[in-house]
Amino acid sequence: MEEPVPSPRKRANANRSRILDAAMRCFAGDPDASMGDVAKAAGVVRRTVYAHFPNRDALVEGLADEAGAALAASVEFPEPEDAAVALAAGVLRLGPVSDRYRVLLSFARKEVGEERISELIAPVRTHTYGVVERGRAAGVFSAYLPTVVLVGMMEGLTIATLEQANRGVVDDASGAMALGVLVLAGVAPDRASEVVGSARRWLQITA
Amino acid sequence: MEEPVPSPRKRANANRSRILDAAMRCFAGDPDASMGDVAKAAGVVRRTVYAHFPNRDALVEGLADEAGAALAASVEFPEPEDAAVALAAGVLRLGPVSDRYRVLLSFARKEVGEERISELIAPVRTHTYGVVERGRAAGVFSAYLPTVVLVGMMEGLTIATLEQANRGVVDDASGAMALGVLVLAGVAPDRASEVVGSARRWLQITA
DNA sequence: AGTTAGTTGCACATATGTGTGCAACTAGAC
DNA sequence: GTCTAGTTGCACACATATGTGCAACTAACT
Repeated sequence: MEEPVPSPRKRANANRSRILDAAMRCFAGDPDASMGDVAKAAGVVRRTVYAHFPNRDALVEGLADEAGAALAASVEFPEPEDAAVALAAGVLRLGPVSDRYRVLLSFARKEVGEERISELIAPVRTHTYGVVERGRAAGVFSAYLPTVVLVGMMEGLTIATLEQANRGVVDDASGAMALGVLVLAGVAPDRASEVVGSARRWLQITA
Repeated sequence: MEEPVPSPRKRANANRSRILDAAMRCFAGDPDASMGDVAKAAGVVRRTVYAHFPNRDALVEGLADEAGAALAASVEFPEPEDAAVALAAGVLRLGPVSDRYRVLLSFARKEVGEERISELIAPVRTHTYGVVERGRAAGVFSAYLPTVVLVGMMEGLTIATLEQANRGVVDDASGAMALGVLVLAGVAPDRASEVVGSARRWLQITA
């Protein structure tokens, strides 16, 4: 309910954002970068970081919140009827945001708990799970593996591809991811490219 | 060329192994566990660890060496003719050893360099790459994605499944991995289970 | 001009990990 | 028995990160 307060605060809020941003970048390079590193990367003094976040955990928690919100938002979009197209569209939409917060997975065990991470990506996971189940019922996907396992594989495949992309091995990461996920779900490789095309069109229309 | 030296050394060598083993377990739980933690886990005093490994890096390097050797060994086995069966057999063989050293990936960026890790899994990677290419030439795999990307996805899929297995979500991790990898390569899901069966038989015969 | 929120720069206590040095101990080898 | 390699238990110096306290500074708002 904080009304738009004047402007000594403006810089303050801006700094908060810059710190979160810098923290993201730092932790991407080294999961346990120091508060000093983050401060430097944010163009701020260490003491200032503590003015915004009482301690390291709070900072990480801030990051996790951002990530959670973005991930949750990424699955709230009109769903194509065809489950295959829906799955592809989901992957295509998730690509960028997922890359931004891929880092969080790297300090899963420590900083944030394993279960907190699960909590964060839960929306995406359940959404994917639903689409896969739906596609199976409709006969467009195969049921050669339990859905949970399959979804887990999709996650792994996804982050692996994102890492490759960050290393410049692949250009169209989202497209590749979508193809891989579809084929893994049991869609025939030739059919998969068509589906990705449809998904692309769908996203362009709805966006 | 060290001849079988008496036995004050016996305990020494045994300890070295126990330390490496403990280090593996510790680092699995927390990528930057302290030397003290490792020592405790090995049932040894911290000072003794330093008697075997001059510093932390040396210890990690020892781990990396073990891992490298095991990984390299895992791809040296008679190759089935059918590329699909070969791919499945490779995954099945790799499963256990890969799980043992999956941890190394978790401190890729820091302790060991990114490129050192690449170096370690290079044998497996090139082997997989070769099998995939061979399968494509024979028409049993599809070429809907560049081979490098595909192999990268397979790696991601694999470790994701291993993590699920370690959390008890899936029982037959190796089998699931093999299925996933085959389907991802473009083998039809129904055909995939047969292939895995063949691979299992092959491994039983040759082993 | 004066108030005020935010920033800066420094100093400090605290904690934790690393690597080393040294003397005492143990149990086989000779 | 004595020698010897390996282990133990402590002590130390050193480095690095955390979180706090405080006084000085800045710039906008009243």
